[in-house]
Amino acid sequence: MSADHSKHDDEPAGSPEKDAEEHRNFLEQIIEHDLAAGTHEGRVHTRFPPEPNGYLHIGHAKSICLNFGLAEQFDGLCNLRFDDTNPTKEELEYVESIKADIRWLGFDWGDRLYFTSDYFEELYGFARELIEQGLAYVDDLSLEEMREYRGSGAAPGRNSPHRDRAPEESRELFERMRAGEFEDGARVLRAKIDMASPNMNMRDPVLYRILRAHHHRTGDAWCIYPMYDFAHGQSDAIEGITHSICTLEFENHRPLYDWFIDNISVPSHPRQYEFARLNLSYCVMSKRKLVELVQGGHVSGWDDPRMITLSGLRRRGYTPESIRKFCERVGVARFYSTIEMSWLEDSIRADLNPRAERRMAVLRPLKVVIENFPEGETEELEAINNPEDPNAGTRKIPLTREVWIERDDFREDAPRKYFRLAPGKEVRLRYAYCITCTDVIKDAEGEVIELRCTYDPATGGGKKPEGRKVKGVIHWVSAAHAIGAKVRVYDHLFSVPDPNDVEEGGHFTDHLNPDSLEVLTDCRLEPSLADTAPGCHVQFERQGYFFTDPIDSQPGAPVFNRTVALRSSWK
RNA sequence: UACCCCGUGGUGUAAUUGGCAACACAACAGGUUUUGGUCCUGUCGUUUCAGGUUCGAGUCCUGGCGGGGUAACCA
Repeated sequence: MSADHSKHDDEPAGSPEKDAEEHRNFLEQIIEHDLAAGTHEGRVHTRFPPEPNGYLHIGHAKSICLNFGLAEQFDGLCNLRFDDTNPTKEELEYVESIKADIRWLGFDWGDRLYFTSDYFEELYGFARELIEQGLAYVDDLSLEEMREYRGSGAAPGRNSPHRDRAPEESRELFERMRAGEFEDGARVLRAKIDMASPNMNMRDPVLYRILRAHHHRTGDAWCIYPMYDFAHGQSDAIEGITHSICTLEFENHRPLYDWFIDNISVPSHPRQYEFARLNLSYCVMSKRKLVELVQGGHVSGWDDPRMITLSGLRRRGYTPESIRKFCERVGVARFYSTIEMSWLEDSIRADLNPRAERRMAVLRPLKVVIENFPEGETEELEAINNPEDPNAGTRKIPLTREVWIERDDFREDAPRKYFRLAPGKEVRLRYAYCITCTDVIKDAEGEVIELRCTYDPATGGGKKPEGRKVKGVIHWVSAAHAIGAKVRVYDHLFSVPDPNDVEEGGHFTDHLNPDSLEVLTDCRLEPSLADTAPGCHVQFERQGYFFTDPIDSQPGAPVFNRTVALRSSWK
C-alpha cells in the first residue's frame, strides 16, 4: 500500500519530508522488532476476520487497510477469513457484500479466502485434546446457574459441581452433544482454568454450545458450535498467522487466547495485538445501530449515501483512494479517539480536486433577463474543464438573453461583505460578461421571481476594463439550453457530534438530522451534463463535488448525489 | 464494585526509546485568484495533577484525578 501511495505524493524522493515518513506506529515497531529477532521465522502474516452479519463500514476500512497494508509493507500476506461461528446471525448475502467491498477498496486476498467453519472438524479435535488433558469438561449447569456461579468482578466464582467429572465421561458427553442427543442449551463444554481469576474470561469460559441452527456453509452438519474465543486463535494458528490484530475490547481476551495456544497442539504460535477502533463524529459506528437505521427506515438501505458503510460511501461518491488515504492519516493507537468528520470530507475533496471536471449547475434557479443582449442570439464561450489539470481541456458553453442563476446569489438587501448580485450591483457571470441588476420583479406574495439586468460587452473574453473591480463571480446556465435534473444534497445524518450521547430514556435516533437529505427536482444544468454516465465524479462550480447515482440514474437523465460541499469562507 | 487498558494544541498522530515537543487537519488572520474552491504565509501547548529518581523526564517510579473496556451458551 505504501508503494502505491507514494506515487500520489508529489514530494520529491529524498526530501526532508522523508524523516516524517520514518515515524512508525506501534504495530510497525512490533513487527520490525519481530523481524529483527527472527520471531515467526521472519514471516509477517495477518488476516482480516469479519463476521458475516452486516455490511462493512468505515471502521472496518481502517482494520482492512491496517491488516492488508502491514502485510504489503513487510512483504507478507493477509488472509480474508470469515468468522462464521454463530449461524443464527450470519448470512451469505453479507459474505458477498464484504468481499465486494474489500475488492473495491483495492485489496486482494489472492487464493486465501477462508472460513472458520472450514475448521470445525479440527476445532472439535482440539476440544477433545483439552478434555483428555483434563483441561476441559462438559457442564450441565443452566445459563442462569452458570451466571450465578461465575461470581462478579468483586467476588470470585465457584466451581461447577461437574467440574471434576472424569475426562472419559466428558469425552463421551461431548460426543453425544455432537451427535444431537441433548436439547439446545442443555450442556456446554467449558475450559477448566480458574473460577477465581480476576479476569472473567478465564473463569472456565464456554468452548462449545448446542445450537440447532442452519449454517450458511455447513448446513445442518453440526448442532454444536465453537465460541469466538475457542475458534479465533486456533484458526489463526492453523493459517500460520503471525500477528493477529484486533480491537481494544478483546484485550482482556488475550490471556485466554494465549492459554489455548499454549495448551493445544497447534501448528504455530500467533500473537494477538489490539488497537483502538475508529470513531467518527456525527456518526454511529456500531453494527447494531447501523442495522437499526436500516430496519427502522431512517435510511433507504445499507447503501444509503448518508451511511458510513462502504457501500453507502461508494454511492455517495467517495473513492477507494480517498478512504485509504483517510485511514492512513488517522493513524493507529491504543487509546480511544474520535476523528472529526471534516477529515473524511477533506480526504475526498483532496482526491477529487485534481481529477473531477468542473461544470456549471444551478440547483435553485432564479431567472435573469439580460435586457441589452440580442433576442434569439447565442454566443459560445470557452470554459476550462479543470484548472488543476491542463490535460482536461476546454468546452463550449452557450450564453443567451435569459439565464438561470442561483437564488442564493441574489439578495435584495445585501450585507456589507456580500459580493454577489443585488439591486444596482455588478457581478461577473463566470466565463462570460459582467452584468448589473437594474430591476427586481416579484409575484403577488412579494417573492422575487425574476431579475432584469444589463451586460457590459467590454467585459467579455477575459477583459477587465480599466479601474473596474468586480469581486463577485457567479455560475449560470442558459435558459434556452439548460437541462433539468434531480440533485440530492446530503448533510450529516446526525445533528450532534456524538449521537451516542443520549439522555436518560433517550435514544440515539433522537439525534437524527431532519435535514440530512434534500432532494432538488428543479435544477438547471449546462447541456454538457446531459449524458453523464452513472458513477461519474464532477464538480459543480462553487458548490461541491457530485456523483451520478449508479442506481437511480437513467440514460440521458442522470441523478446527482452531492458527495461533499466545497469549503466556503462565506456563511 | 473488581480486573485490565489509556491520558501530548480544538482534532488525530510523532518525538531517534532519558536530550531544544514535530507533522497533518480544523479554527482564526492575511496574500493570490473570473470557483468565497485550489494554492501560499502567519497565529494557536509551561505534554491530566502531585511527589520522586536524574546534570536532564512527554518518556522511568509512587500516588491522585480523568476517560475507556470487560463481567454473553455474541463476535
